[in-house]
Amino acid sequence: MTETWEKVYDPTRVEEKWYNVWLEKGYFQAELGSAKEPFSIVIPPPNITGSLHMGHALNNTLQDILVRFKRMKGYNCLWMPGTDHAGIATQNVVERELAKEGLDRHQLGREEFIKRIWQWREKYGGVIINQLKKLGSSCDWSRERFTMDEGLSRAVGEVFVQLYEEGLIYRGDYIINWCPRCHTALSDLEVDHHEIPAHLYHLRYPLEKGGHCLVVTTRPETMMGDTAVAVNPKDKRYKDLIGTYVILPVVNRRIPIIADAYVDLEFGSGALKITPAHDPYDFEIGQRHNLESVTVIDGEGKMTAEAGPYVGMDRFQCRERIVENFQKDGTLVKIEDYQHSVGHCYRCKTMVEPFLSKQWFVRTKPLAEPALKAVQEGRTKIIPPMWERTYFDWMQNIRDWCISRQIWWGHRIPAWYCEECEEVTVAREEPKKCAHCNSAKLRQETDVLDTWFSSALWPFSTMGWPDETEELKLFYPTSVMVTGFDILFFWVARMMMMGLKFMDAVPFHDVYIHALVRDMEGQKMSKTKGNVIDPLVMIEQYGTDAFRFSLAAFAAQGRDIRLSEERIEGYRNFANKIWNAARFSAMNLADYHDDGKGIALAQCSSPDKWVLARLNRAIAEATQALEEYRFNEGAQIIYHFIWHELCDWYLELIKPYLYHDDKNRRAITQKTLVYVLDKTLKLLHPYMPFITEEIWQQLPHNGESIMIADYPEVKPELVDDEAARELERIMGVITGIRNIRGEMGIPPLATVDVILIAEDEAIAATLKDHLGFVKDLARVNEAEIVVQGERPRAAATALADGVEVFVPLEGVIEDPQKEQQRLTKELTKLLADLEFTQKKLGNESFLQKAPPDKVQKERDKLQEFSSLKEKLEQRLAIFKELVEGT
RNA sequence: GGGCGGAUAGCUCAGCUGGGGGAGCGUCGGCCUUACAAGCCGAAGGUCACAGGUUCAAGCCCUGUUCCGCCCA
Repeated sequence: MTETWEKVYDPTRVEEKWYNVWLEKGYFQAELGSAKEPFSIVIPPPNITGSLHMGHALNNTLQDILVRFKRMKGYNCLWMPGTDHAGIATQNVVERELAKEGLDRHQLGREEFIKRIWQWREKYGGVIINQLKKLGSSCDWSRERFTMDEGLSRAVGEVFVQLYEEGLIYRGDYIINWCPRCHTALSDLEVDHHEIPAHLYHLRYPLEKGGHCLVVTTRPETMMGDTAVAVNPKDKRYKDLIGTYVILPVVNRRIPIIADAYVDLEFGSGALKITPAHDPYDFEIGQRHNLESVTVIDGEGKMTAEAGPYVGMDRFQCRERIVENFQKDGTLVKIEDYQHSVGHCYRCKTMVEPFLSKQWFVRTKPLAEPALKAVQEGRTKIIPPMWERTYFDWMQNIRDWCISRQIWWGHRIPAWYCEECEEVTVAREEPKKCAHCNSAKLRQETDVLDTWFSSALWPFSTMGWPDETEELKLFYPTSVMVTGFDILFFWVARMMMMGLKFMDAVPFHDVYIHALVRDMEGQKMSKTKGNVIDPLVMIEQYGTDAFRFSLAAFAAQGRDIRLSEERIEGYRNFANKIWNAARFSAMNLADYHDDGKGIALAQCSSPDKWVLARLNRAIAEATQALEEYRFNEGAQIIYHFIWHELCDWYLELIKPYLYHDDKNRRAITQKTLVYVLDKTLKLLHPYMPFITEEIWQQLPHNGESIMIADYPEVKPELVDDEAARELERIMGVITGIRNIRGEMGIPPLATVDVILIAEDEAIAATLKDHLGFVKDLARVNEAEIVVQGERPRAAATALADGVEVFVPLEGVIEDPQKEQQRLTKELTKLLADLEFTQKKLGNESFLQKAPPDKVQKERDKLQEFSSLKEKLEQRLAIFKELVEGT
């Protein structure tokens, strides 16, 4: 205790210090040979291009709270950290860098470009990891993984080959979502749909046999790729046209009019132009009717030669031009305003182009079934359960997963094409010759895998799979996955599928889905909106502990979080409050020495007994809250205990014992104080790791760090509820006097005299025993305690449990009217209560049907209220006289 | 179109299995009382969105309506 206690807690001073100590001591590391029960979490790997945002902060704070809690509870904890290579995002970042040098990746070539990305990763990829450390995350950094590491890449290859061999991966020509800017295919999940204002164009297609047919479209620029016009078979208007042909304008192609039930009779003209190469539904219709596919837009979003005169034009420019031209030649009949949902690339926001191309897919149905069953059977529990339904819906309607990406950064697909027989060879290692014709002329697939393909293996690939490692044996399945609902499908669902497929066990027992952090207007935070609150700024301004505590306090299940800086400031104040409570304690513990014996409750003072009872309740409730992932409740319970019980009452009550009572009393008080602080700090440690360690180290303690100390447990032998209730009676008296003082405007420094009339001898005795507290905390000079005595006339009144409190007016209160008002207010409240209870007890059905204990409770209340009412009315009568007398 | 969530104090939100609605911030009044003014003491403030229903009893359960948000198609 040589350190000085500043008046105001300074977080920056201690945070780095303790984090380094923890690291050096190896406290974060999981043990392999341990007999302790394992607890494991794999981190949702942040993307290497990322920097810490509120989502990460919340996600990792919650994980750290759980891990620290479990570690203190005696579990062998593994919190596996790492990062994700984020194919498209990372490639985009490095390409932008190249662009600044006037280069593009094609000039560098694939190998050089990938080298550049690795260099970039060396330099910047660790940024977010360091930010996680600033948050206090107790990950086992010695095991940090990266999705492109050799080990993880081996897992990716293994999974790919196995799935391919089982026919669960296939390659084929399908229409996929294409981002013309990122120049790659995207999975369905990687497309964000936004409603945008657009137009419906009514086009007149000439019929071969003469006349016209009206088709309606939002995308006239694709018309050169039309290979049919479809109508609903039930549509009487077009009955006769089915089987005839139209002559497509611009390119003068002869295309059939076909019947397909997909066509909506009500929509537009009821005739739909079919462009199989540029619309997913049209593609399906095309397959059903064996239609040709004509690609008119290329991978750059530019018109192909098939577009005739529009070749080379950008797709949007083409739309304008074609509309202009059609307006002139009369092909365009009408333009209507129309609102519809259009897909955009989730990485770069470019409008996605449905694009027909050869891609690799995972056949998901056989994988989804076990994943669905695992949750239905409760082998994996989703918390809060409302997300289960979303999970079920998605799993039941799952579509095949496009896993190939036309970029360079990522796991290159382990497939080789034979230059001679054109067949595909899929292998774990680069094959020397074609598996089909033995030719040595092989070239590897240039596409890479979707980043989420490797993320899906994260729970076991990080633990060394496909090797049978000690880690897997010990820590798989993991205990819980903590993540936001936005990646429930992207990631959680796929981990479930892959985990069950390759480990034959669910990847995690629990999935805790937390909220999204929004700004105060409820908007999702985004850089473009400029409404981001930077977690690092918050940490700098308010300290990591206050920030973490805020996130936990906000993390109510099933709700979004609207972060307010005022709240963070409030919890900064809370940290300071704790600091000062500790400071006060330290000032009074200079001569403390631990006698090694536990607390003997019989020797304890009533404040000691009271605080021990409250502490144990807090321990029970806070523990339960964390067990059930109710972080906000845990935070709330601890906050309330520390501020409003420990600080507001206990520390105030024990001051006399610490300042000027006998040595023995002082020693017992010190022991209780040390005990309570120790348990309280431990209870708080998972939420506020730094300040708790700092204080704990400066106060008397056993052990080398709070983070590896035992988590508090309820000690029934330290709970005396009877004693606690007695003290609460005294608190009621103190509050009553304070209330009179406050309402009567008695200056805080002025003392008052009081008369306390106890209901019986026992209460009178309690009052006598605790009179010192009343005098100190309510600023009382003289106190008279009587049993059932004469009530003074000119005095303000407060009613506590079994005690009537009187504060004589003379010299203190000038205006009896004030007291009359105060009593009237009290009486009004009481009368409402009384009426409510009377009504309830007057209800025959209530008496008959309600459980007896509830009825009894009401009867007790009626008694209490009636007696209070009587007392208040008597007082009021006196004041009426006094007021009228003046 | 299908699904999910929300509507509670001026603001932001708690409220677990139905038994007289809480917190933080803000507001008002009084205090630099030797741990803390990032503090202390006291107070005010709510037809729990609306309309029905179940129940002895509904913020909580059921039905419908309105508004807001999200996901999927």
